[in-house]
Amino acid sequence: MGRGKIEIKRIENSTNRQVTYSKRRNGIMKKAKEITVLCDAEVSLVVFSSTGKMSEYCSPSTTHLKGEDITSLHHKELMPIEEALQNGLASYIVYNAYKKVVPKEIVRANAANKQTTHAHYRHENYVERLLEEENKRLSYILHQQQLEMDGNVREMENGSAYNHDKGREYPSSHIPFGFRLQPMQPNLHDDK
Amino acid sequence: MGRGKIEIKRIENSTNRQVTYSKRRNGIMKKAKEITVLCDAEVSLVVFSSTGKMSEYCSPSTTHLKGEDITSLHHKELMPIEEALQNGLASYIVYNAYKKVVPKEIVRANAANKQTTHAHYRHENYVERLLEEENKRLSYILHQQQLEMDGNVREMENGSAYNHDKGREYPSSHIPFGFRLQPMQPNLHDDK
DNA sequence: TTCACTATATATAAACC
DNA sequence: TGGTTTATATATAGTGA
Repeated sequence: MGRGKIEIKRIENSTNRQVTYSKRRNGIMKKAKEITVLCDAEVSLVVFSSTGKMSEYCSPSTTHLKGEDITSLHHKELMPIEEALQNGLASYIVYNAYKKVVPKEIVRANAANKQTTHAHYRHENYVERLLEEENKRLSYILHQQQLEMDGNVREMENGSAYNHDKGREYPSSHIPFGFRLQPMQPNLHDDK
Repeated sequence: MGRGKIEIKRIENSTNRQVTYSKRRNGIMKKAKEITVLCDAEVSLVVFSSTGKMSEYCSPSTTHLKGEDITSLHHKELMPIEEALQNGLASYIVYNAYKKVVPKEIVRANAANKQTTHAHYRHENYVERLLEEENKRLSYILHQQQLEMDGNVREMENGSAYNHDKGREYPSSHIPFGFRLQPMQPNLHDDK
């Protein structure tokens, strides 16, 4: 599309690459805006230059959410989000967040020549993991407390109030039903 | 770019709009791939037609994550993600997920003619809300347990084992330091 | 929807500032 | 990097199948 034809392969000259990037980024952004307007489409476009600079375009929303909080949506409308979050879509999306926020220098310093397709599928569990960590933390506190509680009870029974024995397992049968831990999988549906 | 020049405004003829959408979607996808290759850039592109059909392009990852789990990243590299998650970027991203997963018919049925820019900023707290709910649930269990524990202790002290008084506040000074609840904000940094 | 066919509008490579 | 300019390569509107 210019004075000469170019092959679609990495532009080795770094200056040229940057210049071309700039021009084409503007071009693609313009196209994104145009298709949005012409075709009543919705577009989300995020581009990173090889130096790590981000540009993005997100088409204006055309939903009924104007002036409202998402929390005012009917449950029916939120379910797909929640299901998606539970089914790992969130992690794909967090991967995109990752691309947005991790300074490119760090990533590229490690990139060398490794080229990978679909590496992001590896990240599928990331959100779940983060939530799991938080759950673990709370669970730990709960567990400690259960030990403490059990300790107190036994101490009371034994008449010795301060001989805490935190090392042993707490038999699950001793935990009142209401206090049992939920499975580790975060349950985003509950307690609405 | 064709036989005639067109204004950049919504194409009213529905068939034309669809045809133009198809062509331009292909065009923009091609451009996305080209800039990826030519300029060593990273691109994430999601497009919805006005009928709700989604197309997307995501450039192959060129990071060191090949064959590795994101959990193997150094903490230094994960921090920006975690900060972003805490700072509400996640919710912007969940908004994009929302656009991906909510059946367009539902959204459009409600859309009427309301046009909104930046409605998605309203969604900023959605992820935080979900996490908060989960925390609340766990916190509730903790609280109940603290009551139970306190009850047991007092019951032991009083010699009456089954007179649970769950209604009153648990004085925070009674809670051993290690068992105090963390603030409601999910702490995604801890316990790595 | 998708395919093909052009004529034309646009994007952009190369060049220089 | 960001603006020019200009020649050329591409994208695509309009049309028909």
